[in-house]
Amino acid sequence: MDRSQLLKGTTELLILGVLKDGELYGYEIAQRIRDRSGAFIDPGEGWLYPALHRLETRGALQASWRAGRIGPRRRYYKITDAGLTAFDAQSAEWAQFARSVRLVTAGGADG
Amino acid sequence: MDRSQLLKGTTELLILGVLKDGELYGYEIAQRIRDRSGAFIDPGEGWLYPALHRLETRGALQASWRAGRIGPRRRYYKITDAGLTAFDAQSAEWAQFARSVRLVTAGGADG
DNA sequence: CTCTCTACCTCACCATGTGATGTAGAGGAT
DNA sequence: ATCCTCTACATCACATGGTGAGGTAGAGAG
Repeated sequence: MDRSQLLKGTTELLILGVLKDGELYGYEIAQRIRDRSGAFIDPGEGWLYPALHRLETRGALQASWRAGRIGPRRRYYKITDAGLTAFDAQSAEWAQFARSVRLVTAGGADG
Repeated sequence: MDRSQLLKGTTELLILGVLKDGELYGYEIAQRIRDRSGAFIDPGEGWLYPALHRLETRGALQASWRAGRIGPRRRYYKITDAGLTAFDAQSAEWAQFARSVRLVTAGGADG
């Protein structure tokens, strides 16, 4: 199994998960995910930015450009009410899926 | 999130998970997964058979044709030592990934 | 004026799950 | 006999979305 494939379907959950605790910009979101996961999940920019755009388009996130003191401008993302709702739904879905995997792989009688 | 995407990368783990408890044929594997997951995971034939072939090719499974009392012949799959090793590895990987998702989405200080 | 760091963005490619469709054997109904 | 249905295995076109590489741009250092 490519670990890579595991990410599919969880990237938006991860993003919403860090943004529900406060406004962050893209780069920072990546760092936060990496830190919280103990570096096990290392967000690639190839999926991070597209995912942020998807979420913004759907109204789960609200974004605004702001200048940092150094370096280029940053795009800050803030979770919306719709985003929080989406987070809850995806979180529940994930929990049930994870439970299912555990049940299937735990084996036989007392699974 | 399409729930569908969550399956990516876990299908082989699921298959190995049910086969480590005994020899089964394809259709039966699907039923077993569906049953154990409380019908939350409903294996599609479109991924089940290809995945079985992949696992067989890699030596994780050993297969043999056998006639059923009714209906068409069945292909029984048995997990090999390599398969058990793969199961352990994928299981551990999954556990760590699931833990990571939990850590990232659980939020702030006390993760 | 070039190098490097931060920060954002996009694209070709690839793995793989989805849904539809096909092949067959066996038993039951007409 | 013919058709239908259930079991059982298999394959294919298509869609999703992550991977890795490459590109743009601002700001400070040499």
